[in-house]
Amino acid sequence: MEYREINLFEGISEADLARMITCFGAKIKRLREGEVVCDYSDTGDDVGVMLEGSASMIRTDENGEVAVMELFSDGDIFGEVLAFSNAAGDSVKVVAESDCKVMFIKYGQITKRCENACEHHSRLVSNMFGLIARKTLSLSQRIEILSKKTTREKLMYYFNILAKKHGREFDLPMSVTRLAEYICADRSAMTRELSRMQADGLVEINKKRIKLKKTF
Amino acid sequence: MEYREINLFEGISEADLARMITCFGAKIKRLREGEVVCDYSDTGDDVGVMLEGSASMIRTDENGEVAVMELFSDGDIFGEVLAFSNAAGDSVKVVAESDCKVMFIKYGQITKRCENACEHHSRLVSNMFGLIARKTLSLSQRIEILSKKTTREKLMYYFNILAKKHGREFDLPMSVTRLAEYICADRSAMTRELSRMQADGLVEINKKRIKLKKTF
DNA sequence: ATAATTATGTTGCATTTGCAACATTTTGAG
DNA sequence: CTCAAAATGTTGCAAATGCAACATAATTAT
Repeated sequence: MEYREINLFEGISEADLARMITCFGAKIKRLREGEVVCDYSDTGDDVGVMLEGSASMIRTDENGEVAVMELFSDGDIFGEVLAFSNAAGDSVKVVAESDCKVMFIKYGQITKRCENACEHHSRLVSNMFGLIARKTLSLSQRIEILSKKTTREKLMYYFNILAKKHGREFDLPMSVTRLAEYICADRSAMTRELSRMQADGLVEINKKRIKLKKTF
Repeated sequence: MEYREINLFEGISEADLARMITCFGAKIKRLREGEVVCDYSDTGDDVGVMLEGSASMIRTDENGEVAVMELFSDGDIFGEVLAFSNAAGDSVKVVAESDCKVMFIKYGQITKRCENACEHHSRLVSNMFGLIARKTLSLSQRIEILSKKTTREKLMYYFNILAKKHGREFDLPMSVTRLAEYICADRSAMTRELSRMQADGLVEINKKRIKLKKTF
């Protein structure tokens, strides 16, 4: 079962779109690479949807340590309501990785009823449900990976998810450095483990090309 | 900002409820403690909502190892679409922890338009959006915790989330054993770390009562 | 083209952690 | 109440991992 290809505006005509956007109180912003899409120290309860381009959610703690928390591309949905509880009070921002287009909707507008009983309203909410369901799935997936005890298990589990999608041989969808961040492992320790896995005949690695020798 | 108290049926009268449930193709099941709520080897794309009671999602791998993946109680939403990709092909089931009442809705019914243009339909979707947003938040939160490198950091981050909600002194909302599962640490190693943290004057622990001596 | 920046790969070492094997306490069922 | 089962606490030890300090390759900017 595949739930990709979810389009936020599916089933909504171009003509209705403008009207709907007003009714929803939605705002569309265009941002250049490097610009701050939103800053969680001052945003209210806006929900953002990436329409074009990509962005990353970045935390900076009191020591100036920087960490990439999440990456967003087409169709990804984000917002304070969906994010986390910033228990440490760190600075958290979403920064454009490339030029991009983002739609912002007030969270309250989604859950509250449209006074105009606008039919597109409900359509958009349905579509947004699809987007957030996809996000939930990818978050659950990452938790599954992080819940493995060893780096090897984390990698194998992740590789198996990719293999399920693309077959036994596939390309990593991110850089090695990002992969280490994704599985929350030290980059050098992860590289070491990758070498061992290759030595043990579990995988064959060639740059970003991964060939799984054993699936479970 | 607090988004608790989300009720799936908020804004829907008792009278409309029955009609709506038909229109939605929703099914309400009652289960006794220990019964299987659903089995991911045969469920389709149903989305479940816990109306009463609690349940846990349990994975059993080929070695018979059992792991609790998620816990659900009132208002929690779950389903294969929202769950993970079972890359290892393990057996995954949701089991009732207590007698409970669960509503199942076909995923397709949520994202597809209601032919009857039933107004409650959109209301329910909005409400479900609230439920899934809450789930997303708690998943993000757990990822934040799991992304910390040491057990101490994981615990401190989690304690700070709790402190933000309940103040510097609070009770753990789960048993120590469950806490270890939640942060994906070995129980005995976690207990050892808790002792050290107490020795280092970071916290005071008394059964489930935690008193944070230092917040960050 | 060249320099600068970023990504990648390797290794020693100290720390953290999982694991196993216990003792002890608490809880729950009958 | 009594007993069994589950939860909790402790410790030694081996394995896994983070960290630092590198070298080298690849990419990007000027």
